[in-house]
Amino acid sequence: MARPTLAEVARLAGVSPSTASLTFSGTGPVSAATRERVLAAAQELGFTGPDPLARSLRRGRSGVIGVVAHGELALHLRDPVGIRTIDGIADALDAHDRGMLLIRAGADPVAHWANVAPGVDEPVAPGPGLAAQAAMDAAIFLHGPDLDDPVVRALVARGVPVVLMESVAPDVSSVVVDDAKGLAELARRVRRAGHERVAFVTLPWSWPARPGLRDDLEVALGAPRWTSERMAGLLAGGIEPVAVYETRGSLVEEGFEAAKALLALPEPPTAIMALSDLLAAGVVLAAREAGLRIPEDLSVTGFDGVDLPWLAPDVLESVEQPAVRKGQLASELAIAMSRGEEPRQVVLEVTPRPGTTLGPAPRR
Amino acid sequence: MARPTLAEVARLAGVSPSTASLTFSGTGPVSAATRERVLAAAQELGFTGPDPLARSLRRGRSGVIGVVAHGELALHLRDPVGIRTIDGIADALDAHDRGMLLIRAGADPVAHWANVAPGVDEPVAPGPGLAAQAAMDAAIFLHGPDLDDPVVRALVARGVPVVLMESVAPDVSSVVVDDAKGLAELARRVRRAGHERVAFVTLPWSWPARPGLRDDLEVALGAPRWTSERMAGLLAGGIEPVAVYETRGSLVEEGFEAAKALLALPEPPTAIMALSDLLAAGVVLAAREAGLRIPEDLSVTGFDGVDLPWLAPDVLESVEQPAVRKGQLASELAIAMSRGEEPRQVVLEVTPRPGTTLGPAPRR
DNA sequence: GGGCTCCGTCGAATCGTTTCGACCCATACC
DNA sequence: GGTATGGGTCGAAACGATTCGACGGAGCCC
Repeated sequence: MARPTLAEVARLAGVSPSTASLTFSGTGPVSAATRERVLAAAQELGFTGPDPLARSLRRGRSGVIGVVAHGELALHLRDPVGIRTIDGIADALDAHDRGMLLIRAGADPVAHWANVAPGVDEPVAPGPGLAAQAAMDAAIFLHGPDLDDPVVRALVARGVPVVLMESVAPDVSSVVVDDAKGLAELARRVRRAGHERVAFVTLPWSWPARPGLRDDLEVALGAPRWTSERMAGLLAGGIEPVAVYETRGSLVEEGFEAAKALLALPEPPTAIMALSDLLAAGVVLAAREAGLRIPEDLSVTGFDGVDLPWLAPDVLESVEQPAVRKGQLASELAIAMSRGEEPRQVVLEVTPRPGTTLGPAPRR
Repeated sequence: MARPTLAEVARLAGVSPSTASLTFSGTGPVSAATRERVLAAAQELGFTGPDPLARSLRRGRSGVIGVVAHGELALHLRDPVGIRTIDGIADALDAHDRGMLLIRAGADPVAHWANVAPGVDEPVAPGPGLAAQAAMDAAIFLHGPDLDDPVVRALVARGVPVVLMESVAPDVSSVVVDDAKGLAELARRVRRAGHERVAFVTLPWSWPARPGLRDDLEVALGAPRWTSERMAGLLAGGIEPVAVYETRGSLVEEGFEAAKALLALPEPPTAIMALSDLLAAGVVLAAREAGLRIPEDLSVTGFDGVDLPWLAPDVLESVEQPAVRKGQLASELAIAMSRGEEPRQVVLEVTPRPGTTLGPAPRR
């Protein structure tokens, strides 16, 4: 048997559909007696509330906010920072009774960036797919695409308000973290500790990533924001790296490999600054394996400020990224825009997270 | 200016709304010339496709599958097995062009279980909240609630088909993993290696969890499925534990603490079997810290089969849980039910995952 | 040339609510 | 007693599409 409708309930209760509707939506005045009768009728018919689909159509909004993850959803979910961001998004959406529609878009942001880079002229251009189909009142992009991104474009064309993270553009809201500032500060701390031979372990800056020692720093500075910004911050902090290692991504194993390569240099660095905590953790593990004491023989810094209990007894010297706050803010911006408010840009600050892995430079 | 509607497009193209609709939905025959004209009109008006809300209402389905996480979403996302399950769900949903609506339900499954346990008679009963409001064609529950769960009940009442994981009930689909069988097999391997003093490190079995050594095993066997099943498996494998440590949850730190306690016993075990890989990893770290060689001095086993690169050079002797497959299956069951198919129950098998942490029992 | 088939197009009904203005009646006030 | 006031209820018009049966016309076969 079919689900009963509001109209049937109204009929059984002997009221008009309008009144029945008012009873359920809570808007408008309904006498207690009437409400009673309507609810009783609903109970009898097994009516559990107005059909969300019909309500959405009439109201013109679905109560759902899209959250778009480029590339592998897995990547975002495995990244501790990504998880905390999603937590934050979920928190704020919950608080406003909004649903969270998780969407995987085909394009990998790095791949996309590679496409617009000189020398590559055949964009992959995966179809916007679900993103263009599903009903949503606004969309949050988890990581850094710009207005050129096909999915972003599709949504904008549909008139769906968009919130970008780590990327700014006209007519959309965005929330970015001032990575550069935080890393500049961290770099200054490292310099103050007397380190002169400092190496970087970076996130990928080319596509496909070419893991290994690199010496074309200027390319990195043209890389996607999340790499170039952080690199620029380090340089702004006054550090001239003696070596730079590009990794495939923010993974412990990658940090491990990077450190092995860096420590095998003829003149190994006394400090290694990694662009993420996971990478830094890999560096620490590699250093331990090489029998180095931290921070007496080697200092290591990270970025993100995530909890890595399994790295005990070491705690990474790092920079705390306000990931949860970032997610909450994104949600709030999205909801605001879905109500017709104007787009806004918000910049968040990072804070130092002192650890045990930074010490004075060893005397050679 | 308002978004154009299909009707306006039709008018501009000089066709009826029905024809315009056919053009976009791809159903039914439309001549090439007509299609052309409609698309041109759409282009001109900036019409990007039929309104999803209206389409959903008419069609009677939203194209969205709800994925319900009890308790902290964070918990599921931080658990490597949970992530892989979600990956699997997303894979299959994508393949069928279904959206994934992530929902946090208030009730913690452990809390809920505690509520129905004897001695507690005041259920927390958090409102079904969003779960009862949002439009979805079916719902997947990530972890083990039964039909008594208020959220499950709300959805069933609404007529939304439900898929349960690690829990079976009439009239709903479910996919469960035969944990017990896998652990029994693992236990047999441990016995064959000659271990006679074996300790267990378990997931929580009470609420609130009382971390520490416990000796009331019979209570654990009445615990929620994901604890009791696994425990029962171990016992079925023929192991009589010399000690049992209950933890607060599947976390590295908890395994670490557990191992410290177990290794401090007057007669420490020669093998520790943990009910999850993360717990087992904590055990390994603690053993290392205590200067024990693995597996020469202590054997350790886990459960789940997740990748823990940072545990290198050790690889846990474990049992591989088909987490991704489980997720895919759940999606497929959900989609099938949303099409009106009957509920089904599926049982998945685990497979052994050999590692480096199980060796012959040391001769005392 | 007539009848039959099939393709392409159209009208009209429908999906289940919400919302807006109108309306009625009782109470309050002068 | 008559007129404002206002709470409670109702009718009817959207919201924007899909779908089903009907219909006209062109091609085909005998």
